[in-house]
Amino acid sequence: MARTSTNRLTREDWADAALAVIGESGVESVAIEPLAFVLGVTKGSFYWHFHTRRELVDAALIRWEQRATADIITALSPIADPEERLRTLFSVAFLDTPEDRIEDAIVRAVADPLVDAAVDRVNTQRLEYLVAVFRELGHPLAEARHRARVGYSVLLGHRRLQASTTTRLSKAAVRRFGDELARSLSG
Amino acid sequence: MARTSTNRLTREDWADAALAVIGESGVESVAIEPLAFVLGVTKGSFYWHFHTRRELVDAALIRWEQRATADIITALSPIADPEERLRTLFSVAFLDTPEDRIEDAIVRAVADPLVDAAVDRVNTQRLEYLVAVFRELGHPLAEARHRARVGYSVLLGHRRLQASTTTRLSKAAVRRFGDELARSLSG
DNA sequence: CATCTCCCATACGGTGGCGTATGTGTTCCG
DNA sequence: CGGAACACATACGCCACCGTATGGGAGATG
Repeated sequence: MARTSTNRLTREDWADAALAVIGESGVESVAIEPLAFVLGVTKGSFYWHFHTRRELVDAALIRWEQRATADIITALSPIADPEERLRTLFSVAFLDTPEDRIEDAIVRAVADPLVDAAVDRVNTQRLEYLVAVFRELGHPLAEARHRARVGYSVLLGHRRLQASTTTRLSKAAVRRFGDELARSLSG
Repeated sequence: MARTSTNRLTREDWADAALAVIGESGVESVAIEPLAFVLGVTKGSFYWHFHTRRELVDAALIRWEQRATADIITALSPIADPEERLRTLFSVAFLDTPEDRIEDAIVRAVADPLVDAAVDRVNTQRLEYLVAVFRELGHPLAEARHRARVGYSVLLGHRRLQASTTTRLSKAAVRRFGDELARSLSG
């Protein structure tokens, strides 16, 4: 979260700080001067490492994209049984983690073409992974695609509803909801 | 879309113009001076009808909130059979309409507390309506709540996936998707 | 016709952020 | 130990937009 080693900053320090701001206040709040103040430097530092503000946002997006796909998938790979893998995937994905705050903020910025492209790649990867799981469960391709789409759509919609206190479910209810969904989609 | 009658503007003219901008460029793009230029007037007009920019956004939100709930529900009330009502509801809701562009833009702005509250009210109303339909279909309350939540979550997630060209389904596929979902949720 | 109210124009000051230009200290390397 | 290369500071001009203050024209009203 702080600087890497010495009191000098790197390109990655700026990108991580930007990602933190995104999680707290959204992509549009990534402003160079306030960010420099937080990092204890001035704009002079920023424009040494980057050419423009866009470049910083892009760097942050690339960092997020990595965490949002490969990291999660590799974490699930040790689980052999596909049905159990699906259940643990859902039970993890449906709970609120600090990472979700960043993802929600990025999704809110899809009006930006580069953000949209990044979100698109993440969605595609996740859908493909889900399709593979349902194929492992013995479903034909068309059916697997359908179930993957339903499952992932529910996940996306669920997150939107969890974001507001009125429509939010309790932690236990979320767990039941995820398990129930995984079961009904497996059979 | 243009002014009401004469060449003088009303508060509602401004609100409608703001809503149009929201659908095209998002809530954050609602700026007074550009909007005045489009309407063929200057800021002087705006600050006669409103005190601040917030007041304009709020007025636009209220107008949207009305269209997003009551209007749709009253349009469905003539259909007697609950299962058929559910099917037509989904088949309509899953297709892309110009109204969706406005809704998507508003949802992207939930970081704003007042926007969040409005979206919240709309979501709650729609969920309650769905719960009532599933109760009509003979399901107990808990089960009706669960199915309503699944159905509405799928709808929200589906819209997100339809927003990007990569994950977008064809019009025919969307229709099949909606029908299939309505059937599997009814039984 | 005079006046009053309504609606808008014009002009201004202020804020927050971007990007540039250039000076300055610090570190590394021969 | 002297000079590059590096990482940052300082100071500047610029733009888009907000909100205010004040003046003016066109319609209703007596």
